[in-house]
Amino acid sequence: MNQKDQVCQYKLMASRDALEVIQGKWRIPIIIALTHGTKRFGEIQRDISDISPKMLSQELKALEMNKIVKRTLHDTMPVTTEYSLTPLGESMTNLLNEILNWGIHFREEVLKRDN
Amino acid sequence: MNQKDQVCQYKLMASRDALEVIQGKWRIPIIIALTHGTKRFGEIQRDISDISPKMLSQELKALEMNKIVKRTLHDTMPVTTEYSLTPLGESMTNLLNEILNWGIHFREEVLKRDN
DNA sequence: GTAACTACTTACCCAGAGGTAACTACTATA
DNA sequence: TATAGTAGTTACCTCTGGGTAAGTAGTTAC
Repeated sequence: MNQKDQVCQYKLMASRDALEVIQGKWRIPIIIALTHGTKRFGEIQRDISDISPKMLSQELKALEMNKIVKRTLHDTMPVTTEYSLTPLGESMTNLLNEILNWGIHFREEVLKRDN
Repeated sequence: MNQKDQVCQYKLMASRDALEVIQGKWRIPIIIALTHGTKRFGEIQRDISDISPKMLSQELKALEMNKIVKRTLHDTMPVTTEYSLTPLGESMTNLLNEILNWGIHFREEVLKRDN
């Protein structure tokens, strides 16, 4: 295996680590919603209008386990729950921006072609 | 809907466009393999050692349809096929780099925590 | 008392993502 | 003649991501 191949293997490994965390239909949208500040369950659900409570609950738990999202219970009446990004979650800012930029670029390219 | 919400909705839309293209276990790895230059079917399969020919064939077709990858047939004996990135595929460089950077960062954070 | 809002959980179902194995068709080499 | 390498295709199976619908438990407002 030459050096170029080794670099490629290293990159493939790193991409798998990242993909494991961001894989799925809802995780990136949830993280994006939380970059706009701390939010409650219902607020995220309203932002991402077509997510079901089941999926939101499930994906928030997974993100919490990966230390991307922090869940805070407030001892108010009634009890409220707040979700926010951890420092690790906030470290995804550049990644999220590139996803957005490329998404916009891709849409423009597709429209150009179709007209 | 206030301005902050509108920005959030726009971002969510853009992320969905991008996610539709990069979703799945194999697409990002395939694109990464091709950033190291034009490759043949068997070469990609050797780089990504645990992909089956079925999945590689299927995902290459999808990427070709989205104009991320170009397929070139060479009229040699025997016939060889080469895959390379299109300009649109090459425009993913920044996105791929951020995925890699964050993947490395994430792995470091996880290791820190586990020790 | 009843409706509505908070934040979920549980049960059930299905399409499709992905895996495995075998097969095709052609060429080159021993 | 047979084995190996080129580039896939096809059939079949399994598992799980995600959807739907309904239920839970507490509080507040009418």
